[in-house]
Amino acid sequence: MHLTLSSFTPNIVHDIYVKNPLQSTLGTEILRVGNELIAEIGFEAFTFKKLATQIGTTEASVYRYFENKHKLLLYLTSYYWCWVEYHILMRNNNLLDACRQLKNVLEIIGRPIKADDKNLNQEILFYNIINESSKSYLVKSVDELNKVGLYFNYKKIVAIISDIILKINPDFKYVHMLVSTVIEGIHHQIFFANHLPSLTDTDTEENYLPDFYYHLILSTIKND
Amino acid sequence: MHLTLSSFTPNIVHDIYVKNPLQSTLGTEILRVGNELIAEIGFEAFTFKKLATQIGTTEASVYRYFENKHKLLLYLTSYYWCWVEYHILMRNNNLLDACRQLKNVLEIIGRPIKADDKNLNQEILFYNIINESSKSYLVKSVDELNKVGLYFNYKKIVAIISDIILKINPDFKYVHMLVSTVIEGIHHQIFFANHLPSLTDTDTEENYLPDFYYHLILSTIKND
DNA sequence: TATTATATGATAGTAATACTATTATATGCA
DNA sequence: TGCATATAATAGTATTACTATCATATAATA
Repeated sequence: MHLTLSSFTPNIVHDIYVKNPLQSTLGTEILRVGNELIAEIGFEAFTFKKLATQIGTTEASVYRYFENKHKLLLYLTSYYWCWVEYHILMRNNNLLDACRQLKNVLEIIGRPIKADDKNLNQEILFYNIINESSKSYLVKSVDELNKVGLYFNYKKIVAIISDIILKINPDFKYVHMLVSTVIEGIHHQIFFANHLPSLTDTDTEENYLPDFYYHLILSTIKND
Repeated sequence: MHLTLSSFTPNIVHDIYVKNPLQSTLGTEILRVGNELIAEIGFEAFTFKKLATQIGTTEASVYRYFENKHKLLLYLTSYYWCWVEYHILMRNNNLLDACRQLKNVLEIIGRPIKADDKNLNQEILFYNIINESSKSYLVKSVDELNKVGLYFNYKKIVAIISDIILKINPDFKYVHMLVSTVIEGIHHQIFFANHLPSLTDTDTEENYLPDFYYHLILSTIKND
């Protein structure tokens, strides 16, 4: 299902950027080419110098949008979680069955966002989420960044999914733990399937990942 | 329970290091101080220059042991997984009950290795595993490194735990997926509890993490 | 229309990083 | 005694991760 997206604007906290990249041509180029270049050479080898050269601008200009490459990564991951949230709301709107809602969520998280986004290539963004997004919080500055709300979009997704699960079993005590385990799990399994296959069980079925985690969640929250 | 450790020697594949750090005083200093310094300033800010200065040696000498800091991180994580393997074998030796074996494993993974290791401070090593170990595989070179066996020790742990679970239910199809989800899950939850508490459910019970994942595994593999 | 604010470009510079190379010295073993 | 090996001392290079300054172009505003 494709959506018309004129309505989508990501809700990203200001402290992530110096200057809003979505309000200028150069800004959107930084996002678009940044996304591609990180995917191509990896976050460690990625530099603002290389990015500037590819865009045809200068390093100094890139620094006017983002303090450093880590903040750009944070922006990209936040942008991704905004899309996830948007899709969850779209697909679960008017749905009463919480189990169906949960299934939808797992499918959304398990593959690239299906949308014609004018700013970012969503296939590439998903690739970066799998490969690089953990690095957005596995840093010494995590507490400082968290204090000013830079992980807001991720935390919101965990809250939304937790609420769905609590509709299935309101008494389950460890929802947040379960949800963050599953989100990280899905993304990690995709990485393992591609690179360290003995850590997973690749399967020909299209939907095996969402199905596996759906089963895992339902079994875990069941009272017995 | 403390063990006498004269018997422990890590089984780490040669390609991780240039020169075996356990065969010289400088080598063990690199491991010991490297472990501490990574924990102190974080892997991104950590450099061989700083490490050399703290040890009182030169950058060039550190490079004789490890090609780069990423290989040192890989060494430290492999060292950790060797200890985990050793402890699993010790504690599960002569145990027939697979459920009891599984519980032991989850407890071992959920806290620092309890051992007087003469080379590395295990509390600090565990801290680094939580905060940095994902970075040992989330790199562009993962396939290349995997080809020469640099993830051997991690993969072996997943295989060992998978075998235990298969003793409980030999028909379960997704053991490796479940096991790597749980291992990553436990370590991530510790990180979240410390830094992003809304992504987890901290609890006063001492053993809530291993208990939660024990329940999760048992529920998931149950036939119904 | 003139004024001014804002965005970008062009250029330069600096301290630190991630190495490599060379030469000298010390220690251990045959 | 000679030889191999390990480390120290020193130097050097390209790249990274920024910061600063000044010029120019464009847009908004008075």
